[in-house]
Amino acid sequence: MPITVAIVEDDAPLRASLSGILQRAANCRCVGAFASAEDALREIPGLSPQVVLMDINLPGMDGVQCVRRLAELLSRVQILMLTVHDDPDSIFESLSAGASGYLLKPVRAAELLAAIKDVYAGGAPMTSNIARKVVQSFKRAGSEADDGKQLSPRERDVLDYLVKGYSYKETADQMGISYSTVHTHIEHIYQKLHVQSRAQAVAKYLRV
Amino acid sequence: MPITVAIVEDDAPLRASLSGILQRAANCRCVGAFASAEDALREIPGLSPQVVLMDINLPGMDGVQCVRRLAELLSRVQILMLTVHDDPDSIFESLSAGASGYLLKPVRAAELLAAIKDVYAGGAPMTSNIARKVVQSFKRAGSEADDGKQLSPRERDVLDYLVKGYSYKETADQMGISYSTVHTHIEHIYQKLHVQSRAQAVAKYLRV
DNA sequence: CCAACAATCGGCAATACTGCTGATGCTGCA
DNA sequence: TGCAGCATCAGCAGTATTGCCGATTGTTGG
Repeated sequence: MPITVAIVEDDAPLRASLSGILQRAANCRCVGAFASAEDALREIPGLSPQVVLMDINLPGMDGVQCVRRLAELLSRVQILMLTVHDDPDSIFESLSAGASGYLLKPVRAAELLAAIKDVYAGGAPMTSNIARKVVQSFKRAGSEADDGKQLSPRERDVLDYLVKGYSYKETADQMGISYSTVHTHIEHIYQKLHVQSRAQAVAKYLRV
Repeated sequence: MPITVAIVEDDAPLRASLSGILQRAANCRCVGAFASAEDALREIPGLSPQVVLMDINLPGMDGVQCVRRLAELLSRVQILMLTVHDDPDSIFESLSAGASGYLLKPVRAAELLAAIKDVYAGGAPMTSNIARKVVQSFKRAGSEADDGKQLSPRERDVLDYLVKGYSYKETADQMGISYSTVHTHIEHIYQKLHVQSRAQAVAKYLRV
């Protein structure tokens, strides 16, 4: 059974081209192609395609908002962004809105069809460069900046265990040091972070 | 010029096997293989490889912390996780710590070599399933706390105070209820979140 | 060499927390 | 009406934490 696909793309030649690619493919069927987010939101719920190809630059409502709405209306739909924007913000917002894949135009026919199959199968197709940007956004999210810097390496290790919910004893076992040493490190951590309990330290470390 | 690679993997047969794969490849050179994070941290800075293959399950310090240290010491190193853990927490922590790729064991030789080339070239190699989990973590970041949903409104209030670092007594005073009631609420929170301490509860609440 | 710091270890007392046993009153729902 | 869940309260025993007093061993920089 072919995968049903809908297209949201305002550029008419490109829309036709994408539609053509899908129609020439054996395992895909294009069930609709729309030039605006408004048209897409009105028609797509009735078509309930399995995959939607979405542009970001659209007249009126943009593609990211359209993704957000579609994801609410159709919980099972897989959305594949197809756009020229490769900035981290566009990528981040699209994925947060509910898209599962992200391709850059221009895209080769074979690549597009492979990505449709992949996203339908539960993957998250994207190019190497996009994937790296996604991964880098994690580093920003996980970095602790100033507060962590003033701690010694060993103190940061101990704090890592506290954050994971380990007790003094468990931390001592994991690190191969004595309970007393863990105790001392934690005292110093509290002094440096100006806190009085594990919960406060964890909260401070995981960003307020 | 071949890509220089170091391996951190406690299982000796696997370590040898990985090393063998690298040695048979024309464009890679294995410059070191270590059985523990501690060994790796001591030796790798002197070797300054371009890529590190890192296991998560290690005796003593785990692979995630090792990644964090290595990323601090060698800013240009590309780290590729090679592990059996495909849970979102392991993936998230690894990428936050500074890894750029994530492969699951067992891995085919060709796949490993392609991933090394990819990560060195600035990509973020990972399997389809891993990529989807990464993308899904964005969706969670955008929406709010599924884990919090199962808590009653009053329990969420209490948890909010715990997250701010308040003690039982302080929370009771702030909420205008007794210490005992706070105690009871917290017991229920622990049961629902499957944790055994404030630190774990705070970590779970903040990280989801 | 000295000072400062990191990392290691120990004891003790005062709290704080956790897990367990209760209990009451209220709501909403079948 | 009865049951389930929420919110409130209390006591007790055991464990964990925190704060403060020590200490030794290295390393690093001036």
